[in-house]
Amino acid sequence: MLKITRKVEYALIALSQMQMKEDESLTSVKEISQQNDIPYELLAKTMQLLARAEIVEAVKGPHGGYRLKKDPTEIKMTTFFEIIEGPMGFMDCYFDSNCDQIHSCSIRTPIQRINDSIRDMFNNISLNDITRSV
Amino acid sequence: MLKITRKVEYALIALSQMQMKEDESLTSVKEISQQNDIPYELLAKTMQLLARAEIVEAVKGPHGGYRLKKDPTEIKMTTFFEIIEGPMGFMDCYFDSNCDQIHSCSIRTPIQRINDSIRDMFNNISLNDITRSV
DNA sequence: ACTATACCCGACAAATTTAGTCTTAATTAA
DNA sequence: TTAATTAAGACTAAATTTGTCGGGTATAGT
Repeated sequence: MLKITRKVEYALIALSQMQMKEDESLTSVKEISQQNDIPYELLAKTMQLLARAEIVEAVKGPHGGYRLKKDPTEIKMTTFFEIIEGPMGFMDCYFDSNCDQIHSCSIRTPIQRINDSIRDMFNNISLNDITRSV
Repeated sequence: MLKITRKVEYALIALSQMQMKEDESLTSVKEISQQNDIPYELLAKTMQLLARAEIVEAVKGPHGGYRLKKDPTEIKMTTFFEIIEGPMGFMDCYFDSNCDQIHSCSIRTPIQRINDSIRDMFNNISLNDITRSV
């Protein structure tokens, strides 16, 4: 109920590794997957999500790979999670609610508060807080 | 990755409903499941978890049911979640770690910090904060 | 131009987790 | 004794997550 998924984990490891290298230098999926024993295909797809969201930039062809595009200190974890996994709500009715008991629901309001607290928390953690080397 | 499960949801609804009634009065699974359109069997099993953990007390036989046993203001949400779903960790290596990369893992420490923040947060929310009527 | 390397993308399959069902007790009020 | 209630475990179904596959596009090096 409150666990990081592999895709998020792999993405964090990848970005962490990329941040350790010089700016502008490229890192390939192969490299990261081998060094960390992560399934190549899954990591590849995850990196593609990050590329689409312009967190990283892809360079194709031999010696290609990914490099950081946005400053990790400027990326909120909420954003990051949602890039990889889609909308993040503690209960379904936070985003989409075709629950027909929504009005009579006795726990909706307090759950919303928790939801907000969690989002607040992750809004105040940057990607860099997790992936920086030191 | 961060969603309440049905069992937790059902348990909260049940407890919320029980708190609205007079102290000592009994509420049956049937009653709660019908009024909230919750699958009877699933709710029943969930109530059994709460009974084993002595959050509620069961009274068998006709006109039986459950009543609160512990003061909801004294129950931390962390405890509550773990009664229903077992150990709650943001990453598997928080509790049990047979990950053989645990030493070289670059994101372990910051993930642990997030883990702790989440637990702190839920340690500071009581069951009553969610289930109280007003 | 050819080839090898790397990213891109969607469909599929397998594994895991969550949700829900069924059956058979045990207890007890009436 | 019967009906209503909780207790418990095995089972199935659905949903989600994880991992795989096959075919594409771009490009550096030759």
